[in-house]
Amino acid sequence: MATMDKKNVSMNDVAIAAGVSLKTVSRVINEPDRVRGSTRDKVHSAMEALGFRANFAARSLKLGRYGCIGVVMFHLSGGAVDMIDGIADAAEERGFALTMIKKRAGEKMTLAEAARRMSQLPVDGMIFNLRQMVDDFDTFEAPKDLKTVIITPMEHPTCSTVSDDQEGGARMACEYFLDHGHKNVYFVSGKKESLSSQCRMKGWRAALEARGIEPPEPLQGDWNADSGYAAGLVLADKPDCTAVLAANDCMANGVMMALRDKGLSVPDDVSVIGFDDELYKTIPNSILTSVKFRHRELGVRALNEVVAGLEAPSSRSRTLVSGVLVERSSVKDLRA
Amino acid sequence: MATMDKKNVSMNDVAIAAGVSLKTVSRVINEPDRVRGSTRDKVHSAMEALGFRANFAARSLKLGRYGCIGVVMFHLSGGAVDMIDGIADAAEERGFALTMIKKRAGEKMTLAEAARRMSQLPVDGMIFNLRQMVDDFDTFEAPKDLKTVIITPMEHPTCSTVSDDQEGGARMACEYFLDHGHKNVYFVSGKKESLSSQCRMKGWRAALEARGIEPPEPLQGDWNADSGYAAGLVLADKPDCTAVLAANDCMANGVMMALRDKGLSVPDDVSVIGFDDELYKTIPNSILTSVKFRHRELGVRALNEVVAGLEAPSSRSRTLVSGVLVERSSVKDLRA
DNA sequence: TTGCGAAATGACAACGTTGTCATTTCGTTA
DNA sequence: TAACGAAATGACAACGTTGTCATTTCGCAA
Repeated sequence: MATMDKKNVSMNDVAIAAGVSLKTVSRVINEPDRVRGSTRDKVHSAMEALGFRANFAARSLKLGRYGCIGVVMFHLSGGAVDMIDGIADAAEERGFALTMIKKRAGEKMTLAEAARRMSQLPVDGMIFNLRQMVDDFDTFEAPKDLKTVIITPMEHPTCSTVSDDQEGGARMACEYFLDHGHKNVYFVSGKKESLSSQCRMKGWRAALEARGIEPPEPLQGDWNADSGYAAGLVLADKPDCTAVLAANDCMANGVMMALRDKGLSVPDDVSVIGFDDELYKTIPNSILTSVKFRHRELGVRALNEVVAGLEAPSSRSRTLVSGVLVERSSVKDLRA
Repeated sequence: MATMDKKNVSMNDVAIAAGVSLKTVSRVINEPDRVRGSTRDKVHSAMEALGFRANFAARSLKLGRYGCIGVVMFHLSGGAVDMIDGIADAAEERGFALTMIKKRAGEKMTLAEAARRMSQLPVDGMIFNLRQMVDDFDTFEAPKDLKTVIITPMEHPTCSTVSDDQEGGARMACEYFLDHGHKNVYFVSGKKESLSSQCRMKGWRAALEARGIEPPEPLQGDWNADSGYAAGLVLADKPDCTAVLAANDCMANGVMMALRDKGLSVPDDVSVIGFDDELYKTIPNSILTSVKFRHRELGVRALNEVVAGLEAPSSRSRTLVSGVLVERSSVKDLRA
């Protein structure tokens, strides 16, 4: 209404305008049932007229909590979107907002450094999204008053962790090959430093060894299709190669294209499985069977773990979110 | 050291431990040059010993600002990652953290509702990432004390906006076709409600009409490869179709696959351009020419605009970030 | 009308910082 | 050594809320 706005409208201003005490205004906001209807209305109109909005800082100072969860992205990749989505939705549902910081390109951020920065910000707990190894992983101790959950496939001595079951997913894919009569499985890896790639490789190895099969030398890729194509050209020349597990869908597609260019057919000559189940977005009528992880669920679990730990910060748990094998037709059944 | 930790260590505790006044501790943190070296050391050791960390709420309350920028994601898609990355890096560089909230699936969030929620949070300014139309877009007025920047291709009456130049990108691609001797350009759109798709279509139309060409009926897609494939099957039967502009790379790939399956070659029979330049990640030796937008830059600009507006919240600007045509070999030169 | 318990409201302190201004201490010069 | 200005430090209020406890007002029964 009036154009002359005080910089900030405080509860006191509202109280004066409504002709009540400051504390009554506070009650209208926090325990409206304890205020008479007529008083409540007066206060509400005053708030409306003055454009009052509660001051976050003062409120948090008094309450000793913020209602915010910190998120540290050590790594921000495509799959991260679904995870953030899950974190944000779960946070919203439980009445929390998110405060986010990010490792900058080139910067070498340790867990301790991340914790230090976060503890300067308005957060009650925090989530680290960690996809690569950091120097102080094993020695890191979270601040005692800040529940910390790490999203990582590695186990941590003191902090709760949440992870996709990448190893289990790879094992599942591998066993799927073997159960369909394949005698061996080749593997195309992602970037060396990626924990996802390492875990997927580990699961692949484990599955083969569990059946007494000597794992062949894995082929080094870099997540992109071209590296998969290069691997495919090599694999096409191996007569014993009937099954290829690629650490993601893009490389799996590269492998398939190379095989095709070498005159081999998928799945008639070689079977292929990928990871992440995203090829169908880019390739029409995609036939690629793929291991899909529920990134959204991962985010939800991480947030819930933080919130659950708000009262018992020293508790510690380990959560694994299993993957799903999305079956299409890129694997041939060699039995019978 | 000692296991008995008080819940929170305050400046006062540090002051007592160091044998100085509370204000001196404050000075050690905020204006260390005004404190004698020996005193500074005493205080630092005391802080270290007690594990002191400044209280965000008290500090913000006194200072009247938070050092945080709010980000509202009305939409969280793949391209959003790079944008968030840009926002986060720019924020970090300028000493701000990010506070994020998200529209939940199914929820119908208006700008007013987003602003209301944000103004309860610790933010000095905010960024809305808006990729679809909302009901109150034209009537929305940002809180006077909270600089608001909207990332959207639409112009807003009172708020600053930042956007990719989607229309310009589409025009650029179209003109590229025409400059290479093509007489007409077909268009495959994304989802109807997407502003990106609408803008790209608008640019395509404008470019054709500017040269006196009647735009053919656009084909409706849904961003995924299968819809592009369907469009490609239709286009393969049109004898006058030598050039296809698809609203993203996935659909462009679908179109190319359909053309191939119909016995046509790209680019010999039909030329194709896509958007977002991401096909090379999935397809080995990709030949697709594509319009790439600099999402990261978009985020950086948006954040800078907010920070710049912190002192003059009523200022208003419109920023367009141009796209880039990444040339490969999917367009044939028909001249000569 | 009076008296009573319950409901509604208010006064005041406290949360942990920083700004203002007064006071003490220091290093120099006379 | 005394006196001085500058540097260092401290006392106290203030930021805008909420918790505690005291006070006022209400509705109802006697």
